[in-house]
Amino acid sequence: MESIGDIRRTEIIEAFFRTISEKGFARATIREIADRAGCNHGLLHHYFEDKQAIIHASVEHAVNVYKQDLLEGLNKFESAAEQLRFLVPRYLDIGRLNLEISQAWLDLYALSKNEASIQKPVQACFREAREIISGVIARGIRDGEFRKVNARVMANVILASLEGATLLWVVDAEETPLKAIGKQIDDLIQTYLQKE
Amino acid sequence: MESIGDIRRTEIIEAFFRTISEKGFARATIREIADRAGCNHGLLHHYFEDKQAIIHASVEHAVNVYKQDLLEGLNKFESAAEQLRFLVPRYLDIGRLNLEISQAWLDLYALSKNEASIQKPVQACFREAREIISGVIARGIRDGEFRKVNARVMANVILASLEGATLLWVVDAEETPLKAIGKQIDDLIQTYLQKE
Amino acid sequence: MESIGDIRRTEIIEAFFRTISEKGFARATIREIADRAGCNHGLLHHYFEDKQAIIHASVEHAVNVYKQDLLEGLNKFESAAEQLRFLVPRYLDIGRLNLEISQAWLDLYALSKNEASIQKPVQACFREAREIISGVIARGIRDGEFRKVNARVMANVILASLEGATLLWVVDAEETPLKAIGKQIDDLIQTYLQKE
Amino acid sequence: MESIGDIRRTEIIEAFFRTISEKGFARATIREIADRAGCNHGLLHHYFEDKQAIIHASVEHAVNVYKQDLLEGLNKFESAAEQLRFLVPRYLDIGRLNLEISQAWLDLYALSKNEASIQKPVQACFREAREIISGVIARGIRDGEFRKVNARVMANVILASLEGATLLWVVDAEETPLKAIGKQIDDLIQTYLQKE
DNA sequence: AATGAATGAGAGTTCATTCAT
DNA sequence: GATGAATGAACTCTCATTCAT
Repeated sequence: MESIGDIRRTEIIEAFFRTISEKGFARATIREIADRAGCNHGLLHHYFEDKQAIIHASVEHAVNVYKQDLLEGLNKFESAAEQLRFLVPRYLDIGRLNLEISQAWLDLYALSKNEASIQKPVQACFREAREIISGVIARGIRDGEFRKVNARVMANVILASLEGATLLWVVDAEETPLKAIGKQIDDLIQTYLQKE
Repeated sequence: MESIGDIRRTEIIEAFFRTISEKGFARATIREIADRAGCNHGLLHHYFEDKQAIIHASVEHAVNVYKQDLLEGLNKFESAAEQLRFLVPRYLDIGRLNLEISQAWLDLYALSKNEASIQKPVQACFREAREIISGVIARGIRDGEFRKVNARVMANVILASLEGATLLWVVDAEETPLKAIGKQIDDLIQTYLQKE
Repeated sequence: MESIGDIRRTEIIEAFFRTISEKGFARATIREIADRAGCNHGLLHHYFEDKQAIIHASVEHAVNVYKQDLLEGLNKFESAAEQLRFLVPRYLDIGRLNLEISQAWLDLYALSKNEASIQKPVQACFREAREIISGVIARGIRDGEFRKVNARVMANVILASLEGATLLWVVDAEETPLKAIGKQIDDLIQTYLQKE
Repeated sequence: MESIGDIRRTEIIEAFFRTISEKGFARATIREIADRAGCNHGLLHHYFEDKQAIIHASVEHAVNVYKQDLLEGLNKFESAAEQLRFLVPRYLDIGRLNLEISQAWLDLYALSKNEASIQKPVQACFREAREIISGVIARGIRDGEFRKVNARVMANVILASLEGATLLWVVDAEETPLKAIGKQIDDLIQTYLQKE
């Protein structure tokens, strides 16, 4: 059972993402966000201490929404190879189908360098993603599915290619055939890891 | 021959990059930039129409400085494989050694979604990078060095992995072993392209 | 018999004094007062028309509590000299022992210049004090205890020295030896009035 | 030679006093002050870091303007008795003739309890006044003009009566015959100190 | 060319007040 | 009676921009 407070908080967070996605972080003012959330700007300060708190809550929310999906999906597969094969297109799909969030994340990445309060959850998010991926790879190596590689470094490479592809696509969707890129990344990795 | 105006303009552009790298785009005020450029803030409006113009000129400047280096390097190598082998670490090195610019670029990527005046040069920059890389791959295929792949898609994958690695590194340098990642990307690509 | 409404009103008034004493008038918000009164902020508007009304009621309340004590004390003494001798330390003691109220009064004095609704009760309070003191002096003169002075002016001087001493003490308690000052004021006045 | 900056700063400080005297501290907004200073509100932030800085500078300014006059006057007299006789009406006159500042001071006294940045200069102001007065008294005692009293305590009493008289007068000018009160205070003190 | 005084739009934030529950 | 969600006015402060000097 959700209280009206929880509902409002979620509305505000969603409005925040919609705003930075549509207008950019710099123009995501308290009043803009309130308009999109369909409420008075004063109400945002009723539910959140200040703007920082909205940002912070939003990042945490996004981390959960964005990445939780991956873990659930992974559990459906047995072998490490299959898990990786699932992971790559799914990772890109989440962004592609959730345009708002993908564009917003880019703003958050940029902000994280200079705002400690954002940096922490963003780094935590990447750390988690690295751990998921390197966990899959390590298991693949242990089970003899994959060739021996540095799982941590390889996870970074995979994460980089996925985040990089999303970045290219956010900056220039027309020139970035995201699906084909996803397939190519998948093929590249599978081929490499399974090479004897 | 550079006029004093050109010198001032260059100083301002460099000061702009230093500022967004050190303080973030949001805190890159006209006054901050002027301080770093060692001149009065009013003078910035003398040399540039408005703040947008400074940003625009800076992006164009950075595209030239940042990417031109790659082309020069590539010309030193004959084979496509060698060119690619040069490109990967060099691309990452430019960012790593020029921390300021790497961090600044991330801000510009984020801004580009919502600022048409930034979007154009940023997209042009990626287009150029893609063309350079896909050109190398296409030549490798034509010369029989590489297996047959879609050069355009493959170029996107390489560019994505390089930009993605830089992104990860900007967000969390400690957890991102950039050199090892570069080597792994290189190995991955070479292995894949040269596989029969 | 006090209704629950009267009890609440008194609680609110006391909470108001505690608040302006602890945080200053500027920070005495409706919510702060409500917190201290142990009730919801909305309830304050149920019992009082608006914030002005709380202030107004509080001033009137304080006038009664603060000054009534003096009259009761005075009645215990016969001669004017004894009454004055009682009055001086007692006046200072009330403030000293009731730090909260003394600090709050200072805020109210300051406000009274610009808020007619506060000015009236504050002026009434001073008028009453002047009348009590000048009454004592006038009786002392009539009874031959005191030398002939302008009772009204003398009352003002006594009131001024007492209020002034409290003011100094509120502003800087460490540098203001209130007890010694009280004794000196007493000695000064007694010596003067009884001089032949 | 005063720069335009110094002139503006002085104008702003004077406008600040006029504002809190006319409207009270609570309504002394940056815009109100700017209006009275005949300039744009943004300019106040050009000359002062923030509102606190305006308050701070104003208090320091007032201390100098208000009290310096006393020291100059004192030097014209030889004997301690004459100095005291000069001091009392002069102290009250400064306030009376400079209505704005007197009313403003009351606000500052009230604020000082809760604002450390105001408390310090206000306490310093009182400390200085106490030292001036106790210095005069101590000299009078040493020179055999005055009876032996605790100069520090006596100075507090005199200061209290003067500040208290001003307080009464600010709160209710009609009921406070400031001149007569001043004479009475003078007579009281002279009589007491010179009594053998 | 260079300065810095001056402007005004707009940001985040606070808070008294209202009102449905 | 009691709560807390909701509103809107007004506050301090920031900043790009203009302009007289």
